Amino acid sequence: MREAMLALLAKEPAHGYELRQRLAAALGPVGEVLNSGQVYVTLSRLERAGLVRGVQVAQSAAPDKKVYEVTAEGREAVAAWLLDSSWPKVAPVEFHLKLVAAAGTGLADPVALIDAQRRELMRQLREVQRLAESQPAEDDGLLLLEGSALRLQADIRWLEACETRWTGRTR
Amino acid sequence: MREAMLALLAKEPAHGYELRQRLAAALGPVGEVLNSGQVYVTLSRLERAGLVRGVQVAQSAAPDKKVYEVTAEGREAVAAWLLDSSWPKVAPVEFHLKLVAAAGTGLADPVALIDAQRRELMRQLREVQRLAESQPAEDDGLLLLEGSALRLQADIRWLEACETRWTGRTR
DNA sequence: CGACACATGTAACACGTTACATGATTTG
DNA sequence: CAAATCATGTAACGTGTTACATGTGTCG
Repeated sequence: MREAMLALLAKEPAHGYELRQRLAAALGPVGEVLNSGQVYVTLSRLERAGLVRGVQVAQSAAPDKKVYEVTAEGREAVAAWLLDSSWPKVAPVEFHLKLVAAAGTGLADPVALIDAQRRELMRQLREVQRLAESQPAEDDGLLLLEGSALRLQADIRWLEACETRWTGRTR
Repeated sequence: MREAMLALLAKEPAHGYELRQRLAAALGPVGEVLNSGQVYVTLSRLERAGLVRGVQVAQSAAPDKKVYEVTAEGREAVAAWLLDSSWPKVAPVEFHLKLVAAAGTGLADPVALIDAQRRELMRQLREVQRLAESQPAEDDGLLLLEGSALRLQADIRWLEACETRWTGRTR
């Protein structure tokens, strides 16, 4: 969030509301989660960090708005972010721990968990594919939906592997 | 972390250090990131929330240890966690925003970013596969490594899709 | 004696989430 | 006039990260 907002401001200064819209546009259907409060919180934190500068702009026929622009330091931070090719750890740790916990505590049946989870992922996959169809083909959001779909498919295949491993050894 | 620790305690009470080891054992090579301080922080937060109860145990030939056990409320929380089949949003949002930002600001070339990212993911994939080979076949950690590998492969395929989309339209 | 495993914590900070709070303008 | 959209924020909270701080027991 932080770096992404900074990067959008590096392209062009904006006020909070506008920034939120640009972010939503860049993300497409995936970006509908965005919380409005978070934008302003993040902007003030960025300002405190000296990466952006906010300028109050009076408007005659509307309430005032506050336009933010990146500082030189902020621009450096964006460049550094772009060059950083680290990738967040992607192991499905949480679900794996659920399986271990289910088997260990007897509070649930691991295989039942796997089945329920697969149903949920299939549902999500269908949802993503539905959104992809109703999306303009040249849109950036489409690419992101494709990324979601590929990951969901990978996770579903992983659940298959889990099932063969956990079937038969339910204690 | 929070729920996972709680679930492990539901299986069997433990003190912080031991819990950390059990967590590491359940995760295998993936779990090597675990921060020791976090365990104690989380335990005290769980206690404050009334989900676990800590009992000081004096040891003759060693420093005291503090054993935690789940409360009834804690056990309910574990059961609820196991039944919850929500799945964290999996879209590769951050990298997508980097591409948009790179193209928008001119601070980097999108296609170069994709290439660098793919090299990094291939490196991670090789690393995961190397770890999988040196892992006992019946180990739980192996399954988790497989999950990582599948996701990494999905991400690499997504990067291919990104490349065909972004090639040629570098402004 | 030194290194390593055992064992426990705290303080400060960063980030995201939720919920609350406020008000103007436009449009049906 | 009511509802949607424009527009901005704050307060409290939960969680994770980093870094620091402090020992004891054992084994080579």
